[in-house]
Amino acid sequence: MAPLGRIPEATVARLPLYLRGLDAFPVGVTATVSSDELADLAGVNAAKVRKDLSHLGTYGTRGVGYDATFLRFQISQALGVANVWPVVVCGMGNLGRALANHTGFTDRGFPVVAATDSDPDKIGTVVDGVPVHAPGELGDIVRRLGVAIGVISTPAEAAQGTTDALVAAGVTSIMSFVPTVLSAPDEVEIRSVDLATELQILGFHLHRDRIAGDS
Amino acid sequence: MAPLGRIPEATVARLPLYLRGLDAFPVGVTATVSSDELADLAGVNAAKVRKDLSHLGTYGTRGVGYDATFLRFQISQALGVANVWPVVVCGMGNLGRALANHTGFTDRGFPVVAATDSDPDKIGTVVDGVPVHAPGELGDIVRRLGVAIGVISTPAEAAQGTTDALVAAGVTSIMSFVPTVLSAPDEVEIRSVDLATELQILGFHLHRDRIAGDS
DNA sequence: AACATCTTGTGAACTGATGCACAAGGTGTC
DNA sequence: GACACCTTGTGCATCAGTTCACAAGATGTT
Repeated sequence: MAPLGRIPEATVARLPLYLRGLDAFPVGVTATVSSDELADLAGVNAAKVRKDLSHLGTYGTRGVGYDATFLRFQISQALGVANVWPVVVCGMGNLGRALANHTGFTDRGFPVVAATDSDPDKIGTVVDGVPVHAPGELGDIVRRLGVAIGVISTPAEAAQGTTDALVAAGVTSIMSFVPTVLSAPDEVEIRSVDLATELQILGFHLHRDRIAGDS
Repeated sequence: MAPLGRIPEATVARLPLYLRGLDAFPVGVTATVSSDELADLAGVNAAKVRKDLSHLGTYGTRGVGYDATFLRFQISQALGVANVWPVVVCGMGNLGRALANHTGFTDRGFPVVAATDSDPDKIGTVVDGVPVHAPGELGDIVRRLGVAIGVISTPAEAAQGTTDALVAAGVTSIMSFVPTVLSAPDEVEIRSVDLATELQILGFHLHRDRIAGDS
């Protein structure tokens, strides 16, 4: 009974997990999936699944569950998965190269169409099918290839400049792996993944548990 | 006036950002930093900074700010940054190799001391200073090298088995890059980073903005 | 010493997310 | 058709986290 309306951020963040979970069901075969099963597949609890799906206006069938195929369609629709968003990877160090080559990106509608790097030895080469350009060409690349998302895996010093170049070229979605705060206009969405920070959070719990164990 | 007590999870997740921001202040020099400045450096707002720091029992000086050096010490203390937690990287594909070589890990007290891979050509080699072993040796490696954290960057099929092996060897902290739900006992903390999911969240907003723009 | 100015620390309101618990609605069996 | 049994959808209580707003304490100036 909630045909449309704002979908809460927390729900948006979980929709990809449900979609991932639905991969367990073969396409074409009609199958039903309960909120309980889907919860297991996505690693959350059943109440959350039901509330999340209710935001899509999705209807399962009481007493039965959700039709797997239709549910997949509904979630895909909401996430806009039908679209293909070309990605440019800025900075082809170890991490950049791994990202450019990451099959999970292309598979999910995020083809890496180009990369940039400041190393003259890399410029002009093609790494795993991805052409590497000079950073100065970034604006040109974005416009020519219709890039929608920029991934920043440069050294920290180059990150803000790269961000500025992406923004100037009209990119409004950025995923950064650089441990720095990037400034950009409000309409630009930046998701930041700091790997060392993640480990430090794990370290905090290890630390605390050890202290607790000592006493 | 809150000497100790439980630190909220949201605060824990931000402490590394503050620590990172404090790198802007040279060690040894006495300098003060206000909640406002630190907020800018960490990319959050000032109210949050103050409330977060109050959980540490940290005292700044009213009218002045926080002593940068002492603050760094306090946060390091709380996070247990003085400890060194050895890491094993499981799965030396593109991503695994990038992670094993990531300088940000070693710098922050998380040295990658070993890796595993099922490829016979890789087993026995040393990649960027990290020795690669067979998956079967995982338990042995963990015990011998005192590994505290396992990073999983294997193919999805191998992830659960790797998790089980890590858990069996006594590892209680895992960082996974695999797009699958991993099951493990409650006392094991798993942080999951799914790169494709992150992009899908960016894609959702792009999609929505485009729809909004069309109308 | 009085005053202006700064910045912290925190009570309190608010916002968003979570989880419970159960009525509503559907299926299958006898 | 009555009954037993499922599973959804959702109102409501709860909880965690954020933000506001201001008193309290510190410094510096006249």
